[in-house]
Amino acid sequence: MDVAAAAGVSKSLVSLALRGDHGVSAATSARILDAAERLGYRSNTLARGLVQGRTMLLGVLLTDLANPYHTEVVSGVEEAAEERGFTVLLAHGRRDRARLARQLDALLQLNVDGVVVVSSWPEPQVLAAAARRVPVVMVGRPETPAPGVDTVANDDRAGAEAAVRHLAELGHERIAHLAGSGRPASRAREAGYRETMRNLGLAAHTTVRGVGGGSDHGTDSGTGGAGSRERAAAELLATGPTAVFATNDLAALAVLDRAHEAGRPAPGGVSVVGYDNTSLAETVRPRLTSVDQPRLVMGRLATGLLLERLGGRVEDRHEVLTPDLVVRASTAPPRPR
Amino acid sequence: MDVAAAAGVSKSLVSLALRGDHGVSAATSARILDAAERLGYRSNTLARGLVQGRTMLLGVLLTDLANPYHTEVVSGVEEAAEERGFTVLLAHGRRDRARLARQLDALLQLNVDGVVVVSSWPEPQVLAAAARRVPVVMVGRPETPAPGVDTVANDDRAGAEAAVRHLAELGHERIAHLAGSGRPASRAREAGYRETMRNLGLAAHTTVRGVGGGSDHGTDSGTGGAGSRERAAAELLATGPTAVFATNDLAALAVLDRAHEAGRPAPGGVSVVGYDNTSLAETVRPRLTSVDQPRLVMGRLATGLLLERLGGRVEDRHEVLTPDLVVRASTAPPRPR
DNA sequence: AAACGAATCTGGAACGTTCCAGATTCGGGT
DNA sequence: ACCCGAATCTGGAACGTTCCAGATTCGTTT
Repeated sequence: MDVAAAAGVSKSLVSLALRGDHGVSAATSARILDAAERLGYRSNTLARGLVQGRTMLLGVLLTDLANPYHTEVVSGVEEAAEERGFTVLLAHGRRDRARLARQLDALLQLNVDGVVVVSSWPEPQVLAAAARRVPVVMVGRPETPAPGVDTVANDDRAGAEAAVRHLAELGHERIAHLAGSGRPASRAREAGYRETMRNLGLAAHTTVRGVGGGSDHGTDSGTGGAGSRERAAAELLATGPTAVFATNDLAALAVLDRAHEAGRPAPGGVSVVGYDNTSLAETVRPRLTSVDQPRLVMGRLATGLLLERLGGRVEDRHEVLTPDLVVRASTAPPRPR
Repeated sequence: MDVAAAAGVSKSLVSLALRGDHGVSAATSARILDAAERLGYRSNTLARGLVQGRTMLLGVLLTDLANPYHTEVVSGVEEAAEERGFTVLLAHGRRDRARLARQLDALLQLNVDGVVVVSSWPEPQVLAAAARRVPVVMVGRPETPAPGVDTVANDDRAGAEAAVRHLAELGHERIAHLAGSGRPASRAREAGYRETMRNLGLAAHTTVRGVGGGSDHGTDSGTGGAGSRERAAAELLATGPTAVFATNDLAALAVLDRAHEAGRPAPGGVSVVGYDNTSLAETVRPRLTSVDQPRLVMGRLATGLLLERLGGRVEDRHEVLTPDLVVRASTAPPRPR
């Protein structure tokens, strides 16, 4: 360590001084800090991690950088982590299981102190293996993926219920649902829709159309892509509903479009509610009423769970948060006949 | 190393075997790999980095995770990096200079072999300091920020020219420009607009309105936020243009909105061109004609420059790529009077 | 003046890997 | 039987830090 030489002290003392240990005299400390500054010295996380056994690094594994849903969760993770002195590193897996596993591996090899997985993609066994080495928290998956893995999720059934009740309170009865692929989240939303319709005595009006064949292991949410979504939206509108609850904002956008083309634009022609409250909801016209997951809070909570694990907790925890409905311009009372 | 014990060999041989060195007999190699597998062993990047002096890690510093412009560049960086066996780590600075500097520091302390900065935010002196330790490439900034830092940018003037020429070829003459804040990119686009108008003999029709006061160090692109953008768009439309070239897609969206409200919706009432070809361009109605930066290529190029530096290049390089115009539904010939 | 204790500093071990120089084994040519 | 070289394997040094046990200094108490 050349800083030690420059300041004329031992490397041990440099280490102490830079960490602000109070057992170093003020004069010496100043001399050391000055030398470090002059030499542009930065401590080496690698070496420190090696000897200390922990790195104060938190890894975040993402499937999809471009997904604004994910990025806000990341912000929550970051805020909470930084408050506790951790540094957050992101690894980007893309929509590719093998890559995802590789990136997770890379994080583990860096000896991160914990991993937050913002994605429902990784395979359970990969997660379980990771969880054997460091705490792992998964955000956004409604069921528990693997033993040893904590989860934070939003309550999809409650979100669906809020959407349907909002429409019912506006006076709608013929409320249809545009379902998603068979992934867990969309399944739960559909179940919530059906249940609420039943509870409101509207079971007779229950109408569902979905994109994709419902294959659980489809390549993407909305297998078949935009075309399939548009077709399903058109079909659904053909059944003559006065309101549609869509499984996500993209699906809601498809409904908005088809409704516009069919000459009954929202909200007068048909009311539309989306899910996830992505930036889309703000940019689309009319602005979209959408169910909002408390993403920032979910991220913070994930970090909290991670730190609890580091603190010694051993039993698994699964947190479920209730989403809020954000009412915008795409919903209104039904047009009187 | 317990794998060594389990396989009954020295730690050195384990190291060789795991790296696939051919000087290890097939039988022993199999025994070692088997033991490693059984024990769930992963090599420690920290220790390796310490002794080798390089980590095969590439750091990417981002200002804004939620910005789809940035994320596609990141994909390009990743693709190219992985082809060469590097692992990419992302650090997220947010729109905060201090945080950005801290995150950059964190990357450097991890001994990454190079850094790609996808942002025009970091202060030159911070970049210069980083560049003294490892290669640094900056993506998306039109001018060179600091000596020792390579850059990759799109040619904003050429992009503006393509947009204006497209409108002129459709038959427009009264082509106005909705300018951005005074950041370098928007200044270059405005300059390109003015120049092309002159070259086409349309100088007399040059009309510019901008958001924000033009303060270069504004807090954000579009200081004053959406409100200011809307107001500027309304003012611009009041001057009676038949076409508008907007400095980015968000600004274009504002024009689209105001035009709709003013009873002359695009493309019949007024033609609109945006810049950046964000996902907005695809979701908005009518779909937006927009100038597209070759983001994937820019990312790949950035990685290439980084590796060239690692290979020993010493002189700075500044690559400028020409953007493409993507024509969609928001532009059409002017309505005959 | 001796003894003590607090304050300040130091030297080497340790972390998990790679690298290097060399040790051991083995088959084959003389 | 002997030697040689190739193939295979080993032990310790090194990387840059922290940690620990102890060394040194110095003011204070007895």
